[in-house]
Amino acid sequence: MTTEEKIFNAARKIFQTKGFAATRMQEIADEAGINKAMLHYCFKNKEQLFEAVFMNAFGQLAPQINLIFNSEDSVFEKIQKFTESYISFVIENPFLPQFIIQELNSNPGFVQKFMQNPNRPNPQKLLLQIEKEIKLGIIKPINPKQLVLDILSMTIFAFAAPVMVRGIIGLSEEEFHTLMQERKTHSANQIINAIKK
Amino acid sequence: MTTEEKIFNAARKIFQTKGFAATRMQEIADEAGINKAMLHYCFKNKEQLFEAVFMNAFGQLAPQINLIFNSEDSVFEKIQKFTESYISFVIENPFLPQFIIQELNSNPGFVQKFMQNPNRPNPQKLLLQIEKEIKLGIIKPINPKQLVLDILSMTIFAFAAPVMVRGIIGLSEEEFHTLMQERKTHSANQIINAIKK
DNA sequence: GTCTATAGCCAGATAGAC
DNA sequence: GTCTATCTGGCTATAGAC
Repeated sequence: MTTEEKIFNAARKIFQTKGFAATRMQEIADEAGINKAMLHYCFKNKEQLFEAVFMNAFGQLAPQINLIFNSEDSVFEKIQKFTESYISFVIENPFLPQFIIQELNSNPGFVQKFMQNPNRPNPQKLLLQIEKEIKLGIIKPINPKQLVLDILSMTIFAFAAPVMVRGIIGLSEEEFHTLMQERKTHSANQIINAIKK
Repeated sequence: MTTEEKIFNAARKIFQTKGFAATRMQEIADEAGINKAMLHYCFKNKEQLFEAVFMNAFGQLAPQINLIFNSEDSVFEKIQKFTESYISFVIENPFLPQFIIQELNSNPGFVQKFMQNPNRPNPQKLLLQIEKEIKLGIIKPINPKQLVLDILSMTIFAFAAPVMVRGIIGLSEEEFHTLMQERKTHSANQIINAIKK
């Protein structure tokens, strides 16, 4: 592993758990097992190091979302595949959603980069497809944007607010993990049951 | 308005938008129109000022949740009342959910205070009621905890990640607001449709 | 490329006049 | 109770030896 990779991995770990403002460059250096000066040698400053981490995190999540949103599957199949693959992925990378959400919320400047990215999650095709399947009588008449928001909410929320969810429902770490495994199919079933005629 | 109130209101505004780590005491003092030294006179330090703000935010949300969770209504009625009243409230206080979620995520120490609080959102009675209504054949057989998580997800997610939601679906501030108004009834309808026999 | 040492700044907190 | 002035520590960033 190159020094740059060591730094990047350490930075990802610290940034993703503490956020930009609360992260100290010293802590990243310690985690990487190198000196603080090397951080500035490899990445010009804290902002640029953070941006590398953020864009990497974003780049991991976005492509697989679009792959599903833009496939030739039916809406029901897309819902099943999305919940399954998204939840599987974030179980392995549990800090990604809250990291991206928190930094998007608190860093308005990132929104533009988010929107300009050609790989950004884009539900345009899915929205049209929902309208079509409503006209065909496959799906109950609802606002397509609400449905897309339903899908995102049901899959992402538990990973965006894990501490709150565990606190309210009263779950150990293990119980939470089990609930998330079950959620891969549960959330798809719920959404499909709600909209199928 | 007393000086303490001026400070508290200013602190709430800054903390809720920037989070604990990114907030500067100077900025709170400026917002309050007083001197930085007064902050330390009224509230011993940054942590205590923050905790006052956090607990107040928490105390605004929790009681109304429990009021609904513990009423004598049916599960369907509770779902309708919860989405209606929660979304109405956070439309007026849009920074509360992301503030509470972010600080709970990044401040593990708060979890204990969160759990010890007698007013914390507690779905225990609702969970039992769901089991009962499943046995009575009113609700389809599902994991009650998944249903509670569905309710929380469908109502809270959009306010926990507003920037991401607006970015992905492509909504202006006004369109987002309209979607949230509609969501008061939409989300309840979706959940009830999914579980009613 | 990697380190030590330090510059330079900024934030939280306090002392003390009024 | 409210202010000005200042201390102290910690943080980002850089200079410079090896």
